Amino acid sequence: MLADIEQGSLASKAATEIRNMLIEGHFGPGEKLSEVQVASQLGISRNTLREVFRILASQGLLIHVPNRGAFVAAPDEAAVIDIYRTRRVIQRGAVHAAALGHPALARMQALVADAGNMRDGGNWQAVGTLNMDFHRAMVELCDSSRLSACFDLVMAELRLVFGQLIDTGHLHEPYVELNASLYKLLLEGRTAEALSLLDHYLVQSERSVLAALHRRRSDQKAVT
Amino acid sequence: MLADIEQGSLASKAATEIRNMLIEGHFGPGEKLSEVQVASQLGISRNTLREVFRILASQGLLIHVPNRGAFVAAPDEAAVIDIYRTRRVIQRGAVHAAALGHPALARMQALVADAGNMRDGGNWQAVGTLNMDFHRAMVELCDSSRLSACFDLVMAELRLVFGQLIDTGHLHEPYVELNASLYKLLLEGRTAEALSLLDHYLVQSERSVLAALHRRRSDQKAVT
DNA sequence: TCAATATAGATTGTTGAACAATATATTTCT
DNA sequence: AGAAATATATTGTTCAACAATCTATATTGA
Repeated sequence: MLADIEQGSLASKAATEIRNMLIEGHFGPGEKLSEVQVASQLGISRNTLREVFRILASQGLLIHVPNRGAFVAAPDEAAVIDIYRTRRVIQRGAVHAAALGHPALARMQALVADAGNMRDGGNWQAVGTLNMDFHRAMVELCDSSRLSACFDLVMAELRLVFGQLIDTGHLHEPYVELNASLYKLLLEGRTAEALSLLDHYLVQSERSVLAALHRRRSDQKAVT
Repeated sequence: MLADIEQGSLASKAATEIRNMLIEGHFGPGEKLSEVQVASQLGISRNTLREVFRILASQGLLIHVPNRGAFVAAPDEAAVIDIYRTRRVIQRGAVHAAALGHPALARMQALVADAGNMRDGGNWQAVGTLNMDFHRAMVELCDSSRLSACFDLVMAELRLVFGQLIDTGHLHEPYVELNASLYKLLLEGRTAEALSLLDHYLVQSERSVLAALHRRRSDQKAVT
């Protein structure tokens, strides 16, 4: 794993820092982030932190309630369903856009291989990351930075859900093989079958996330 | 036309104000927005304005260059192509999602009718707005707020392009009929034909935007 | 003259303190 | 207990200041 590149202003660094904390489940869903508290915690001023909050709120990771403050987004089942609807539309587009010899296909192949190794090594966290990267690479088949950006936003929110779950462990395990099959179908230009398999993947994944959402962390540290 | 609802904080109001100025072409593409200048112009403090800039940058309307400032996004041909790739994916998804009796269909019908009236009245600006609203309603067929939000982002950028053009006049005129036909096909559940017509619309629209981009405003007030 | 360098000026990045406006918690009253 | 009034805390916003960086100007050297 490469070390994070230290670049940009204090605000940028703080934004990625908080983003990572959110994705890693460092905060509880719906938890309020006090400006003075977080500011002193990160060693930045309140004004700078407010800029960071505005960025993260624009990305859907924080909810900004006027005169009340910034709250950690707490995606519920409706949100998960919404996220998977978005994924269906975008990733179906990716299947249709899949062109032979596209650089993204090579990336997908490599990511499938890596995921297999990590699974065999029992490194579930890496499997999850590689699974995300695989689907991200898949969207890049569309050759649209805007579509990729949109997908990233939705996936960040999904990662936020994962961070709020307890058993993030084997959640991605069953999908290593599915991704491998999906890649092969795309490589061979078997669009219809790829679409069908994608649907199957999304249904299954959505189902497991929704199921895990029932026994989520908010049961422990419940916040209004 | 309804008066703008005065709500939210100064920052929110300033954000929508600047956003409107951007969309209406009040600034030139690539123009630099000085913090002190714009702040005094809007009667807000520099710190508050920086929050606004962060919001608009997240939405792709401004480009934030560290230590250099905020610049008006200047979508070039590559950006327009990218935008239409995104539209194709999302709106094809909308066609597939079109369900009989969906509320969005009723909205589309009303918008088609309004657009026809405005066209007959020669109100091209309204035709443009209604055209946008029509396609926005179409995306709502997907029943995904996230997908709609993504679409809104891309369309805002497209409106930014329009604002930077000279002859924004008849740009939307040919599409009133196309939209009407598209609506009818969706209403009758003729998916394949709707897809074909949608493709035709997007190709034609993209072409005209690209063409207009050649004789755009930046020829007059060129900014590095 | 031209290019490289050094200087001066302007702009952004960030902070801390201050205060008004709003929300939350506490107390008081019936 | 429930409602009203008070007190406290938090957000929204501004201002002034300074460091860091960029930009334009002036200077120097070949």
